[in-house]
This record gives sequence, structure tokens and C-alpha cells, in this order.
Amino acid sequence: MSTQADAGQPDENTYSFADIEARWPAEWDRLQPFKPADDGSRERRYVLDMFPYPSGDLHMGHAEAFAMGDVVARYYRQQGFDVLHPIGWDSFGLPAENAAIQRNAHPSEWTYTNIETQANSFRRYAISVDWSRRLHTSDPGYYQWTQWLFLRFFEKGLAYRKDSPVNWCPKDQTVLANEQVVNGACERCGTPVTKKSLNQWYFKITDYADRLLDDMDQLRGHWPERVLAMQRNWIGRSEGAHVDFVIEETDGKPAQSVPVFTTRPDTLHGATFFVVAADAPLALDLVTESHRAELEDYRDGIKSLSEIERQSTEREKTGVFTGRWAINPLNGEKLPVWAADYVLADYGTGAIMAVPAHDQRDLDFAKAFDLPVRMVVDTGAEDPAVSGIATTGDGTLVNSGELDGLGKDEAIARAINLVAEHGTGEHTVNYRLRDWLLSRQRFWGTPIPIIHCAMCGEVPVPDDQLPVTLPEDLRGGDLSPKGTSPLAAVEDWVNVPCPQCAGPAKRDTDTMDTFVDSSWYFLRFASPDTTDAPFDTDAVNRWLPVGQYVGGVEHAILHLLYSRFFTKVLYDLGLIGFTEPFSALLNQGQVLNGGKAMSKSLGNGVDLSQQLDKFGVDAIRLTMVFASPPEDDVDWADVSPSGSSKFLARAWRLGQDVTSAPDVDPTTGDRALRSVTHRTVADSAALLQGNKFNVVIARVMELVNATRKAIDSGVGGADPAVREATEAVAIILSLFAPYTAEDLWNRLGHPASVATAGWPIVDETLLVQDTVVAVVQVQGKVRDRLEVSPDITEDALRELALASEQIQKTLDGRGIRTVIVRAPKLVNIVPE
RNA sequence: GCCCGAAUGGCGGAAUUGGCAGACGCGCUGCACUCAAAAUGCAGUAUCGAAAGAUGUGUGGGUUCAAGUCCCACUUCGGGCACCA
Repeated sequence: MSTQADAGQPDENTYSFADIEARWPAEWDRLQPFKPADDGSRERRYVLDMFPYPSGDLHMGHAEAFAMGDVVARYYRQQGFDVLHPIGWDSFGLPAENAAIQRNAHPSEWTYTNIETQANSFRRYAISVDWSRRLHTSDPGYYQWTQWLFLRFFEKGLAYRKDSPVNWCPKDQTVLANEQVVNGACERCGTPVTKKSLNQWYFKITDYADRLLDDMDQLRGHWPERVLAMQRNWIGRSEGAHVDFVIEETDGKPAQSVPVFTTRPDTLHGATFFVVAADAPLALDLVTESHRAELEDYRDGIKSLSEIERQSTEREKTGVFTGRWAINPLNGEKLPVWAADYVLADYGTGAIMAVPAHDQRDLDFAKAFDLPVRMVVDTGAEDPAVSGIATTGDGTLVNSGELDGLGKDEAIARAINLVAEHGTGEHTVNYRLRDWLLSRQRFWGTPIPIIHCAMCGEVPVPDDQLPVTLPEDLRGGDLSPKGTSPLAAVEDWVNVPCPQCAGPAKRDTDTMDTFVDSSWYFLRFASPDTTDAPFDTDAVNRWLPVGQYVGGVEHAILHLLYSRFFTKVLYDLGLIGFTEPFSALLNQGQVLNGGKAMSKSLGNGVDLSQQLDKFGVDAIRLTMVFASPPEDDVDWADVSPSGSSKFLARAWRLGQDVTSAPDVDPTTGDRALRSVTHRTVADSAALLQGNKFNVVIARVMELVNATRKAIDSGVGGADPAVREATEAVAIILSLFAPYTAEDLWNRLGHPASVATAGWPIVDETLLVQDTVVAVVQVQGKVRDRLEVSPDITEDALRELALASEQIQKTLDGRGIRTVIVRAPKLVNIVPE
């Protein structure tokens, strides 16, 4: 398209996005239309986009996500809300560290350069944020409060250290939380994860499992169902029982009681062996001396496997006998105790009773080691001992003593009662969710504010000594991953006096997972300049919960689960007055190219800044939003930014043809066009409530078409209705194409900014049409259309329909069985 | 294997409580303007058929005066989880 008049001279009658983009930013900076008043004069609304990680410049994905969030923020502003719409950066993390190693620099250089680049791009992209609230999680003024919050968790026993086999990424040389392992590989770099036994910091998120689950009731209907489903699965609540099995005294090893978790206590009589997780300390504890060597060999073998290999369900079952025997508390049977890797150390109790007839994994193991199989629930299917297929359905209990004859559910209840009476078990709930491993052996993160003292143990850094800042003189190779934190090598940073006894002590040298930083940033935005607390409680309670949160589905579990957890803890600490941080969630889709995610390796990336240079900000924003419903993916190969550009020019040109004065009375204008305008405004509001942004744009296009028609071949540009329509176009367009809308508004003779012009007031009387088209069907097929008054009676419409020539022709003399009338829209005639 | 979600023209997509399927846009075709082009405007564009008309929302059944929409069974695609006892 041409953006300049042919003579090379800017022509004020030709739409030029470059001219328009140059005209308005300074004016917006002067007017500050996006700063919330926060004076209680208007209802508050908090709209938030997931804050970006500063990896280079903005890309197409940012452009889509932030276009969506901005529509919401701008809409609420037009509706008269006091809108908080802030921006910040999630600026700690590995990429900065890796870049620093390559460039022999400090991670902050790369980080803050990228932030500046992105901030400039966001300004050009005209997102309507309050820049004065900008924050970065890597600023000491921010991470001071991340540390402060960590200490509050620590005081409540919600942050603790333990030895445990943890996920280890050999490439990044750091541990990973369970949530950061995807299909056995590192979420960040794709390297297969291995296990390593380490002493690490954890947040006790499992204490909140039930509340994380139950409080999802508040979110149902406002969050995507699939995100709720993913969180539900991740928490993985399952009802069952703990049953204690006594391990007999053998070869001088004393008897000891070991609990198992089972969801099927009804099958207790079907237990034929007992398995402990081979990699759990319990296995080493139990094993007899004569079997110890064998177990240790087996454990070494497991360690060499990657998590992907280990978790494969295809793999043959393996294990070793421990030399011990467990007593079944219900029938006194002696069961051999095995150690195997198909039992997980950190789920349930790390030990199971094996019921091969009714659990496929146990059956596979029984077959591999020739252990007995005893069916105790007759489901009508073939005996699993013969078929090799474990049965899990309902049936009648057999071979089960006093449980015989009961159904599955009754037997579960009865079995729990029985073990409870014996004092060897109880009903219990188990979760798949594990505690959140938060330590990282890397540099560019929030230092853990704990000092280790030989005398006093784990000593918190006193609040008044926060923040514990990162040393600034580390460069390049100082940061290279070595499996221990780079901070450990900085002697004068590590060695400090113990705050309690003043004796020699050492700082904790790990840093926090960056998801800790992002678990509370939405609170900080309410009062970003607070210096004596992480946030001002009153300000937080005024603005939060976030009314609309916008971001990608890749955070369905990680960030969103952690933030929900933090919010509940802070509520319990009395720091905030609500339990869920995000009332509504919108997951925008991805931007693809040719059906695939854009990536360097595929060479199908589209550069955002080039697109902006070519088509302009507004055309790109409009294209993103118009292409599909917000939650669907946009394939850049299928869309037309030039089409958007054409439409924007068309809308903008309406301004040239409006010849009435800005203060003209619209009620004297053409009723037909006014009716279209008011219907568009009314419908757009309803569509925006439902996040159907793409449809709103379609409706504005219709309004532009109708207005153009009125100017060229209708009432003409002087009609007040044309002005009213064009003003409505400018206001609705201000949500999607801020530059064009502002310029159009200006050409209509109004002062900036259109962003705060206010949503047009709908005249209800204009929504009522003079006549409507009633459809007349014969046997469900449309045969005629009648123009009728909208308040026609059923009888009158029936008469009219039956009188229609078309209808009589179609009926062709047949009698009439029924006539269904839905005045004024439809008549359906059913012939004999 | 289990759990979600989706399927509508050449393409992206629209369709209050079941009530005119295909809004709006892209693409394509034709026309006007032009020496020509670009830009712009106008018209057409589900399929079959010359037409009348018939068919048509992944497949097969069902409910209903009426089904893209509700019910049952299935197919395909996308996503999540997956040795979780």
C-alpha cells in the first residue's frame, strides 16, 4: 500500500500510519490517560498481562498477548472504570546468566539492556499502561521483599530444607521443581533429567493441596476449564487408606511397622507381596545383610537411567528381594518384601501392598518374578492369573474372609473399618502434588536469606539487613555452571558472622527459583514504591484480586498454581484479604506460521518490528485480534495485515466526509443509520464482556460500511447521524487501533484522548426496529418471508402466513396439521 | 491408557434460550476509474443444477413442528497427564 502521496509530499487526506504514529505519543505522555486516579471516585478494575521475560526484543507472541490485554483495559476505561493496567519484567533467570558467560559480562547488563529495548517497543505498540508502576524482579528494591516473604514462610514452617532425590538438569547444572520437568526432560532446555540426592529448600505447598483444589470453585466459569482440569490433575487428590504392615524380625533386623497407601483396601486379601521404592532410604533400612549387596547394585543401576527411561511403562518390571517378610494385618499372611523402581519414593509412603489380580503393574511384576496371583474381586472377567489382565472394576468379593459377598464400595468401607478397629490403618487422602523445590544452584536469582551457623543452625537474615544483594563483580567464567552455586566461590560474600551468636557462619549460596519472584508481583503493582513492606495492604485490598488476567496456557500449572499458593499463605498471614489472586483468566493462543510454532530451527520466524514497519502498529494489533477468538492460535500465513490496513484507512477516511459541527444534535439525524450505530455499540459491549473481540471488529466493519454508504449514496456527510456513527467508530476502534482512533477523533474536532472519551450511551428506542422479517416455513423449510411489525400478534402473523401465495403454492392443496407461531420471527406450517 | 477441548465454504471465522447456516474479513472473478498500473469504488463468490429445485455444519443413529446447537454411539485432530498404588 502507498503511505506517501506520489509527489513524496505528505498529503493530509491520505492515510499514513507513519504520520499518525508520530503525532500522538507525546500528547499521550502529556495527558497520562492511563494512570489510575485511585481516589474512589470510580469503580476500580485491575487488568494484568503476564509480565514478560526480557529475552531480546518483543516478538509476535507478545504482540498478540498484549493486544488482547489492552483491549480489555481500554474497554473498561471507556466504560468509566478506574483501571490499573501495569507492566513489569520477570528479569531474573538463566538466559541472562548464559549470555553473561558468553560475553564475559554481568547478567544485569544483558537483562537491563533488553528491558529497555522491550519497554521502547511496548511504547511504540501503544499498550495503555501506567509506566510509573513499572517494576523488575531483579531490582534489589523488589527482591528484598521476595526475601522478606521467604522469611515469613520460613517462620511459619512453610519453607524448610530436606534431603531428597531431586530432579537434576545436567546441562543447566541445577535442580528443577517437579513442575519444571516435562516428559522427563528439563522444561527450559530439553535435556533429559536425572536424579540426584541433595539437601534443598522447599515450600510446603502440599499443606495447601485441599484449599488449592476447593477454591477452584471460585474460579469455575471465569477460568478456562482446561486450566482448572490441569491443576486438578496435578494436585491429584485420591481417597484411600493407610494400612500398617509389620515387617517381621529377620536375621537380627528388628520388626518394624511400615504404612502403605492404597485406594483399594477392599483387595487386602489379594495382596501376595509387598514392594518398597528401591531408591528410598527405607529400602536400605529394611534389607538384610545377605541381600544388601544385591540391592545396592540395583540402586546404582537405577541411577544411571534417565527419567524418561525410568518412567517408560513399556519397560520390563525389575526389582530385588530384600530378605524380609511383611504381615498382612487382616489375615496374618506373610508376604515377601521386594524393592523395585516401579514404586515411587515420593508418592504415598514409598511402599505398597501388591495386589496383582487387580493392578496391572503388580501383575506384570508378579509374572516377571513368578509370584502368586489371587483374585479377590469377581468382576465376571477371566481370572487375571490366567488372562494376564488385571481387573479393576466393580464385582463381588471372594477369598476375602468376612468381606466375601460384598460389592467393591461396601468392601472398601468395611475394610477401612476393620483395620481401624485393629489400630492398623485409617481412611486417608493422598495427593500427587509434591512440595515445591525452590533452590537453584545458579547466580542470577534472589539469594536465599539464610545464614548457616555451626552453632545455631539455619539462621534467618534479620529483616533490617535485607536485601541480601548479589555481588556485582562476577563476570563471564565466574558464573559458569559447576553444580554448586557460583556464589559459593565468592569468599567475602559467603563468610559472615552469625546474626545470633556472632560466630563464623556462611550464607546460603543457592538462589530462588524465578517462579518465586513471579508469585507475588501482581501484589506489588498496587503500591510499587512502598519501601517498608512488600506492598501496602490497603492498596492491595483496593485493587485486587486481578479482575482479568491474560497470558499463555504454558503457565497453566507452574506460575498460576504457585501464585494461588502464595496468595493463600499471605491471606493466612493477614497481609491480604482475599484467597484467589486472579478472578478471571484469559489464555490467548499462540502465533504460528504455516501451522507451526515460529522457531529459529524451522526458519519460519516472523520479525515483529519488520511487520510494524511495514503495516503499522494498528494494523498488526487489529490483525492479531480479528484473526480468531482470543484463545485460538493465529496462523500468520492465513491472515492479512494489509487487509487490516485497508480497513483502518477506510474508517479514518470517514472523518474527511463528516461535515457537521462537533456539537450537532444527533437526534435530528437519519434514523436508519442511528439505529445501526446504536445496535453496534450495544452489541459490542455484550461481545466484549464475553471476550469475543474478533466479532466486535466485524461489527465495526459493518458500521463503517453502513456509514460510507450513507455518505456516498444516502443522507450525505452533513447528516448528524453520520457524525454520530463516525464518533462511535473512533471510540470502539480505540480499543484495537489506538493511533488511528485518536487521529480520527481529532479530525472530528475533539480534543485528545479518545481513550477516555467514554463509551457511547445507547438509546434503547433506536434498538427497536420498525419492521422485522418473519420467516414462514413449511415443514421446517423456508418458503416465504414477510415484513411485519415487531409487535404483531400470533394470530395476525398466522393469518398472514397462511394467506401467502408462496405458501399456498407449496402446500398445494394439502391440509394443515399444525401451525407453530413464534411472533414476530417465525411461522412453521406442518402439512398433513 | 486416563482426562479435557475441537471439527462449519478455497482460507480465518460468525450464528441470544433449539428458530433464515455461512455475518465480517482474506482470497478469487468481473466491472468502473486509468494510456497502463497501483490505490479506490461497485457487483459476484457453499455444493450440484441451464433452470425449477435439491443437498449441505466430521460419521451413524435419535429427540423435536424445527438441530451447527440437545441425547446416544463412533471417527479424526489438538492439548494435558501418565508405573501416582
